[in-house]
Amino acid sequence: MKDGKPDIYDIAKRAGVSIATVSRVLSGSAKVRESTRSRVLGVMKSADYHPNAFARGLGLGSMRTVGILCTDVSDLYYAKAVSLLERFLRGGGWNALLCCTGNDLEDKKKNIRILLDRQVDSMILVGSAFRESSDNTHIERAARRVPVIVINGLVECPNTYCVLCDERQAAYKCASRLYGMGCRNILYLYDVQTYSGMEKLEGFRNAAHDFGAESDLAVHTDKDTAEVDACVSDLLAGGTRIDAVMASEDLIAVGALRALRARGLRVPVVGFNNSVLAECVALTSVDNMLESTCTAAVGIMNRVLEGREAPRKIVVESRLVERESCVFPKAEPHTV
Amino acid sequence: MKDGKPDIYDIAKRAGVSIATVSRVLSGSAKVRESTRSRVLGVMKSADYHPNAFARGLGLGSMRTVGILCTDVSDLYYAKAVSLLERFLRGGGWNALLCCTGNDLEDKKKNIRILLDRQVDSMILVGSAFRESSDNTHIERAARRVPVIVINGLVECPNTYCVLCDERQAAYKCASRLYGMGCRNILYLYDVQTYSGMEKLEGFRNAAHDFGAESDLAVHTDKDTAEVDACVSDLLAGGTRIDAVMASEDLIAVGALRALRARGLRVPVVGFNNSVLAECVALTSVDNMLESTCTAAVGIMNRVLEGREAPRKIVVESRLVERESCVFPKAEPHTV
DNA sequence: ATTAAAAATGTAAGCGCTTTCTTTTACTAT
DNA sequence: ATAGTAAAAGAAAGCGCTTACATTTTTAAT
Repeated sequence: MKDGKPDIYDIAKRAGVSIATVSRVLSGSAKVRESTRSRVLGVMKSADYHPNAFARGLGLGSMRTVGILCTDVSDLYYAKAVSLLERFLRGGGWNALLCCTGNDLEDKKKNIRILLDRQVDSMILVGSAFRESSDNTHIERAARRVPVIVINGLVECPNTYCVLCDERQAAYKCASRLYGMGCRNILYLYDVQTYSGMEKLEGFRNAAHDFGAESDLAVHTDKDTAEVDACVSDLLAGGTRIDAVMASEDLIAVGALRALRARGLRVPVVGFNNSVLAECVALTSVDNMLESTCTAAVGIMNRVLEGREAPRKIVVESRLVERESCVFPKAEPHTV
Repeated sequence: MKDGKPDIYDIAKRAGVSIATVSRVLSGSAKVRESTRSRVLGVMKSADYHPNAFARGLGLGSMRTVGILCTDVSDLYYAKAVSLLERFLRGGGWNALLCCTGNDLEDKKKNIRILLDRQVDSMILVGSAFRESSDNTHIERAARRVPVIVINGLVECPNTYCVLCDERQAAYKCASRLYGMGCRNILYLYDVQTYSGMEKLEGFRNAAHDFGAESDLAVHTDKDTAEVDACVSDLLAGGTRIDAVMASEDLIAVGALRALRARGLRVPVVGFNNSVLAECVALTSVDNMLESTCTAAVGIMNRVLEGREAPRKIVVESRLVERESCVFPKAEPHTV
C-alpha cells in the first residue's frame, strides 16, 4: 500500500485470503472457489486495485507486448499497416511498442536491440526487410530471441514468418497489361529499396524484357512531389517518350499524374498500395491487401506464441483497382 | 543464468564484484572506480548481457515508456504526429506504447486503463480531446496517475498539459480572406468532433457571422471520398451556390476539389493540415505546425517528468501554405 | 461416521534487479 | 607512519507479483 496504491497483500488481507489466492483470481486459473473469487474480485474493485505490470512481467516473463519495427509511420501505407496490426494485437490482449527506424541498417539494429531489451514477446517488421539475405542480419538476430513476423518481405531464417503479397507478379501483370494495350515506353518510378520495392522493380523489368521493350525505363526518385515532378520533367525535356507510368507507390504515381496532366499528357498511370490517396484522386492502383496481410501476420504470431505450428510464409493475392487514371480495355473473349 | 541468458549474478561473479557494483555501472551512477567499471563493462559485453527490463522496471518503478493514445494512426495527420512523437521520445530514451482508439469515449477509457495498468510514465493524446470538458473525463482520470500531454486540444485539468495551434483563429482568418476576396457562399466541410475540429468550425462560423453571410454553409461529412463527392453533388443539385470551399482536413478538401473541378467549377478550395496529400495535389492548406507541436509536447513531458515546471499550455502559430487550389490576392497596401 | 481422494488455500521461495546501510579500501594531511 | 576522511564495494532487504509444494478443507464413497 505504497503511495496510495493497494498491492496484492492489501487485497489478500481485506478479503481474508492469502496472496496466492489473490494471484490465482488475477490470472483466472480455475483453482479458486467461486465464492472466494467473487469476494476477492469485489475487494479488488472496491479498492481500485490494479496489479503492478512490472512485477507481473517479472514473474511471468512477459508483459504481453509486441514490438513493431516500422520504417516510417508517417508513410500512409505503413501507417495503415501499423494501425491494423495494433488493432488486431490489442484484440488479442497484446500491446504494441512502436519503433520507427529509417532505412538505415544500423538504426534498425539499434532499435531491434531496444525492443529486445524491453523483452517484447515478438516482433513485427513493417517495411524493414531487404531483398538480399545478407542485408537482413538484423532480422536474424531478432529471430534468435523472439519470433519475428515480416510484413511484405521474404526472409528465410529460423523463427521468422513472412506474410507478403506477390508484388513482383503484380507489377509484372500490370506492366504486361500496359504493354498489351500498346504502350511501348512505360516509365516505372520507384523509391525504396525494401524487399517489396525490389520485387516490384524486378516484376516490371521482367515484363519490359518479355515484351521486348528496347530499354526498361525504371527511374529511381524520391517520394517528394517536387522531386517526382522534376524527374518527369527532365525525362520529357530529354526527349524521352512516355506512354504510361507505373509507380512503386501511390504518392509517386499521383506526383507523376499531375506532372503529366499539367503537360496535357493523358497517358495511363498506375500506382501501388491502393491507399486513400489513390481513392481520392481516382488513381488506378494495385491493392496488396494490407488488411488480409496484417490479419494473417497477427494470426501467425498468436499461433507461434502459443507453441503451435504456423506457416513460415503466406502469400496474399493482390488486386487491381481501376480508376480514372488508367482504364484497361476489357479482356477480349478468346479467339481461336 | 537461466535459459542461456546471463543475469546480474553471472556478471558479478565473472567480474569479481558484487551485484551492487554491477547494478551501479548499469545505472551509470558515479560511485564506481573507473577500472572496475570498465572491467564490468567488458564482462557484460563478452557475456552479451542485457539487464532484464521487468526487474529493472520493478525496482525503478518505471520502464521509461509513454503511452500514445491516438484516435486513428491510419489517418495521415495523426500518423505524422505519432511518427514525430515517437522519434522525439526515443531520442530522449523513451519508448512509445501505441494505443489506437476510435472516437468512442468508452473505448478511450478502456485504452487509457490499459496504458495505466502497464505503468506508463506519461501519456500523450493525439486527437483524443473534445471541446466540452464534460467529455474529457477520461483525460482527468489519466491525469490523476500520470502527466498527460494533449496534442491539439485544450483541457483544463490538473496534471494536464496542452500543445495546440489556434485553429479557430486560423479558420477565421482563412474564411475572412475568402469573404474578403468576394466569396459570399463559402462551404465548410468538416468531419470529426474533436477539440480541434470544433474550434475550426467555430472559427468559420464566426467569420461567416462577421461578414454577414446569410447562412453559414457548414456541412458535416464523412472523410470518405465518395461521401464528400455525394455531399457536394447534393448541395449543387439542391441549387446551393458555392463560391469557395474550406475543409477541416486535406483529404476532404481534395475530395471537394475533385467534385467541383469535375463540374467545371474552379472556385477556391482550402484544406487543413498541410499534409503530403495537399502537397501532391497542390492544395492550398493551413499548416498547423505539427512538428513544432510535437517537439513542444515532448519537451514539456520531459520537464514535467524531471519534476521541473512546464507551461500548462503552448499555442503554436499556424501558417497558410498557398498552392494552386486557392490563390489569395496579394494584400493591398493600406490606403488612407 | 470414516477415510481416501479431490479441491481449495496457504507458505515460502523465487523472478532479476535497485538501493540503503555497512564495511572495506584508498587517499590526504599531519 | 597514522589517524581522519572520502571513495568504493558489499550485504541484504526490498520491489509486487507467480507458483511449486505443503497443508487444510471439502466432497465422495464406503
